[in-house]
Amino acid sequence: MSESIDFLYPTKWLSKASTGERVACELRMRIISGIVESGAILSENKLAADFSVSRSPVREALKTLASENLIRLERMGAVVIGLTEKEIKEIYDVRLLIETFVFERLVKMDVQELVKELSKILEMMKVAIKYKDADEFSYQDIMFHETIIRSIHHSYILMIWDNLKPVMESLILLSMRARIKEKYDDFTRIINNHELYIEAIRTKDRALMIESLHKNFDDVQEKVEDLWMSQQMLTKGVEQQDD
Amino acid sequence: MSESIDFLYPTKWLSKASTGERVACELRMRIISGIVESGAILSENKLAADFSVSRSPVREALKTLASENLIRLERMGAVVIGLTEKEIKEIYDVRLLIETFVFERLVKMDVQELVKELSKILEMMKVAIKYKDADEFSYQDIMFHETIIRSIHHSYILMIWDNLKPVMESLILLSMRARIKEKYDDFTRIINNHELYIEAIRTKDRALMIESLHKNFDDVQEKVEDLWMSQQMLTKGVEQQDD
DNA sequence: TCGAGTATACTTGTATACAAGTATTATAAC
DNA sequence: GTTATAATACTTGTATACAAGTATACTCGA
Repeated sequence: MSESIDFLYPTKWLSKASTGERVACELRMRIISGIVESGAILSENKLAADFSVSRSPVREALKTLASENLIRLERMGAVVIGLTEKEIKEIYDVRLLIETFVFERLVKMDVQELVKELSKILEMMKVAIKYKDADEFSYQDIMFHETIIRSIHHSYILMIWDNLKPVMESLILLSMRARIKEKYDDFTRIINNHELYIEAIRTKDRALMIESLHKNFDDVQEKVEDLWMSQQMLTKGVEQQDD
Repeated sequence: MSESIDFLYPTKWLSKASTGERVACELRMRIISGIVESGAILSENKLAADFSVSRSPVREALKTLASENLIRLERMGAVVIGLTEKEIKEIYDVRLLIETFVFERLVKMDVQELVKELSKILEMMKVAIKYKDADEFSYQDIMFHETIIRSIHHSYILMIWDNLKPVMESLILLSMRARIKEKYDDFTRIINNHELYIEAIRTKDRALMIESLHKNFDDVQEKVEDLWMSQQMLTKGVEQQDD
């Protein structure tokens, strides 16, 4: 009956992951990509059957996804919330909030090591573009921001990031995959923005940092559009599922 | 052997809670109160035996506590992180961050209903003080801030609060219990701060809101000191546990 | 044809069983 | 006494079993 859907999450990122994490990552991708639609009701038994695992890792995954605000655990079944434009805007509200906070801490710190680290990541991003590796690019993009956030050693800001990260990761993955084939110069612009960000950190230039953040977020709207595009693509390529 | 420790978390708040939640709430209180010390290693089997439940709800509880940054899940055993003064400062960093964000949204909204709701909660707090009910007071205090945060309907800000709330709740519970017997006028000051907060929201007075927030956070230092006090009290009242 | 009540099938939450892996301890060899 | 190896006891992760509760659907009655 239901077609076997290809795995969306990069399997090589899951080498050390438990079954529960695998289910969470894959299910997250399916929700964010729109394969699993908002409002759908997920049953533990059904998911366990779909992924050919027991209910234990499925339960674990559902709890994770609930804490990421992607589903809502109810009496009977988990209701998919998914990401509408509203949610994506909200995510970027929070990113703006925490990255601004982080920057305020950074201006009081020695950022030499951080700048070096970020430059390394940036070069890796360039290599990823050169070889049109969207997944690797996404990984480094996430890593870039995580490195900045980690550098201030603030466990509760990091906690927020830890909750946001998986969703961001999926979002960026899907967006980059949709863009890497054609919109080549999008990536050079992203690189430029990140270079600006590094420069802002190095010179501790608040205004520049805000500017680069906003440029970064101006991309968001496009990212979102790309996401809807990729949702269209994906859902068109999949047969209507019977239940 | 190990003494049977009284339950710290109000049992009547757990009427509809699952076993997993009960374990999480109680364990959280024990960690924050200092009964379970930082650095301690928790084993699922041991906890299950202590609470006379199976490993399933214990696993669930540990995952919850890990997402709240109270423990760190490692290969063998969960390491207790707990709350030092550093963590508590960080928690209030985040509260300041999100409550400021919320206020910026509030100034663009109709706050009439909210103000009414907050006034009601404030009256309940007064009653709780009158009858020296520290638990009820704590509940309403938490509810006060949650009501404000919920009012802007921002799911990802709410997500941050949801992660912070249980820790805040435990912290406030312990602090209020330690203070309600003697430091009576502390509570009238808290009430005054909250009245100021409501007034700031009603008049959309940014400066007043910042002032009341800061007054609120000036109390933090005392709260923390009270927490250490109560940790002393509790640990002195408990025999050294053999392992 | 419509409504009430019961039976059935499916839901989650918890307990238990099992497997794979890790640390520790004891033992043996040098 | 020290080191290396092996055995043991404990760890987590996953699967399965069971119990309690809920929604659905069907049957019986009017």
